[in-house]
Amino acid sequence: MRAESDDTGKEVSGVLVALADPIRRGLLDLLAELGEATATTLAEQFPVSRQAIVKHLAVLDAAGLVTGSRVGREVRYSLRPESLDAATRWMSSLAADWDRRLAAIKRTAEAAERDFT
Amino acid sequence: MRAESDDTGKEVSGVLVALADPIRRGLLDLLAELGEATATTLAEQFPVSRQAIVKHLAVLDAAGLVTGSRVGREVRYSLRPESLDAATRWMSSLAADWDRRLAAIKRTAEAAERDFT
DNA sequence: TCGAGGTGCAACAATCTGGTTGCACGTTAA
DNA sequence: TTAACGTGCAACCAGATTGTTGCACCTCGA
Repeated sequence: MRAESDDTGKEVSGVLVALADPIRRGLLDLLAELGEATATTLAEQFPVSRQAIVKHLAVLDAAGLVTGSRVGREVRYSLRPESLDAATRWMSSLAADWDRRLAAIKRTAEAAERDFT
Repeated sequence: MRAESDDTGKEVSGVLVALADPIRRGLLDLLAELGEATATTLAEQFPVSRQAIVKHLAVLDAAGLVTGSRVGREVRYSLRPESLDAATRWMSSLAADWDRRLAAIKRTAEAAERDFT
């Protein structure tokens, strides 16, 4: 019935879901600039409430893209690139795989045409 | 207020949304194997109805990942790797950017520590 | 000490998403 | 010709997402 066959699938899946939202991509971008920031600070740069940002950060955290550490009364978030690297590698291999198979299909088609003409 | 700054953002966004769903990833996988297939054929390999598959294919089509062409009474779908390549490149550059900035932050932190001790 | 700032939690509303079913329409093949 | 097949469209449903607001709880600094 065809399920998720790749073993890296689960981790990569979370990253893709996380990256599918523009606000979350913006948060990653902003964190790359700032290095570290609190949810409240980050929220000032987006047109949504702090709570909304907190939820987005939770998604990013679950995907392993971000991590938060408590310092006194605040929580500072920062990037954690490993998961993104994994997703990039997965996409690259997927792209390579497509190319490989498409090339094979193309060869078959050309061979068929040669036989025909 | 921070919007999508990158110009490639819009195209890439669609691809990420498309890839965020496991069934859609499965469809891409299957199309890579088969080269070409109809919605009805594809639906047999998944635990959902043909109509659900048609909707997924529409999303993939909108993202530029697949294309369908009518042949008689059926519509044959096949892969179109360009968009995936674009997304891969985008993610790679994003990852590289993170690394660059993280390295800069790390250097700053180390310099501060050196000054302190 | 005590007020202000940052966080966490919960309830709620609205929209999106993924899925279903039923049916009409064109195309193919017996 | 006509029955079967593949497709397209529309209505509809349930649950997930995204956002809000209100409030309680710590922690810091004057």
